[in-house]
Amino acid sequence: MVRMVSVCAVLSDDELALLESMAHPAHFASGETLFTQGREAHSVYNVTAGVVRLYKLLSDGRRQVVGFALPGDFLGLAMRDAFGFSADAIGEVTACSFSRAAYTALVDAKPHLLKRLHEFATHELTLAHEQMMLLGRRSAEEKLICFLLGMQQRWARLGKSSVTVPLPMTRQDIADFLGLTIETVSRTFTRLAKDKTILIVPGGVRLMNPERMSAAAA
Amino acid sequence: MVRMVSVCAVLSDDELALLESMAHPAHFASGETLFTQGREAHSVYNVTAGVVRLYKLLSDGRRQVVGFALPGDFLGLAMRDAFGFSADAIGEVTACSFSRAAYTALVDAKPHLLKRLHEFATHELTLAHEQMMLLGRRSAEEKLICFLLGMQQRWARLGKSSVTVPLPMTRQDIADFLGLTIETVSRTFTRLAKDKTILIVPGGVRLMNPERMSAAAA
DNA sequence: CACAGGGATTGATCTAGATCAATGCGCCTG
DNA sequence: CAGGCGCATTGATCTAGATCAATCCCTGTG
Repeated sequence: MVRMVSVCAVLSDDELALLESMAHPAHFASGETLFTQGREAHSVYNVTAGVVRLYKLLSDGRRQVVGFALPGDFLGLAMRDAFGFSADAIGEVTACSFSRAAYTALVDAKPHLLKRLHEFATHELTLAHEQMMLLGRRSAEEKLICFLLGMQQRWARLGKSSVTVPLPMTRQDIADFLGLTIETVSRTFTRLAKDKTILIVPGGVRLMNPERMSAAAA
Repeated sequence: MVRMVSVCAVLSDDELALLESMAHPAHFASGETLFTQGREAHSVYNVTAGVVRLYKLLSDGRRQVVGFALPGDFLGLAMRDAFGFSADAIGEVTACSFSRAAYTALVDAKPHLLKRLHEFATHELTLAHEQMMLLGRRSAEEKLICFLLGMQQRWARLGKSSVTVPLPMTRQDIADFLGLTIETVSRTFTRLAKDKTILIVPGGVRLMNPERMSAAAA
């Protein structure tokens, strides 16, 4: 149970043991689907390794990526009867899955766990509001800079290299997250690289001038 | 206590009485500020009459409206130490305010209330994801249509006229909600009116062809 | 090692929506 | 009732980013 720490720090040892007994470890190959928007929500997930793309589709195929789940992240908070978005693996992913019924029962029985989940949900909501600001009012360059800074912080919080930011998702994924096209994302990357603001490396990016980037994101 | 029903249907009579004793009824004139982004979060609010504009500002003045609170809506869910956005009255507003300390204590003591609030928060999160799709991937006309249909549904749920949709906010507010300029909003309104899709009336809009609108929003 | 296929980049051109600029239209207020 | 102020509409023009169209560059594979 690698990274349940975040949600479960409030649980006692026996409660944790109970939770662990409920968890089904699951493995997903690159590109495999964890769950699909609109389908009945049978399970909730806690990502333990890898990165998951969360997205919504319009009937004509337009896609909006609503987030990227990193190790430790919890999927299924905003779950009612059906999943509100789809999720699939970017590279290899491992996750703990819990049946929805067991999850609901546990939450009902453990108010302090519920409180923790509520804190998570309100934090997600704050992030969603920031993403609205980004999508509605920022330029392409600002969008990309905010994205890179955000990813750096999230990886840093997980103890991963904070000089080089891993970007396992495709340019198309980034474009669909930022409300841009793949071409605009690519051009903006190269412009930032020419500026010496970033250095593009295989599998990610190195931030050469975080101060300037933070100033642009202000 | 006009519309606490939504949050408080789960409370017993004496719990409700306790809650009521904690509430400070507050009145706000048109344009008055309920709270400001970044300031310490002293209170939470439940809107009882009127409409509240919720928005974030960038240092250079760009604004993103993250939502409009209608009667019955709860403000302060996504509250950590500081408010994540600003809120001010569109027209006259009345609200119940609760001190944060009292609110926190009550929530800690009443798990079923917490559960209800968590459901609210996850619903808000789902709406936020839909707004991301709208901001990132929809055209100006689709944005406006989705906005009008959404407002109609919300007013309908409050028992207000569902043929004519009240729009107490300014065109600028709508533009800042949809990630557009005021001119584009205005032009799109007139185009829809020429289409006979809507009829612009003082203080709002009448939807003349909801089927066509729903099809466009699909 | 050729070569195929899935990203990514780069260039040329187009356009939805932004920006700039009047004008209109209530609705107060002196 | 004249003037002014705060929205809203309308028109002309501009541009950031989309779209269309080649390459390019890995990386895996026969």
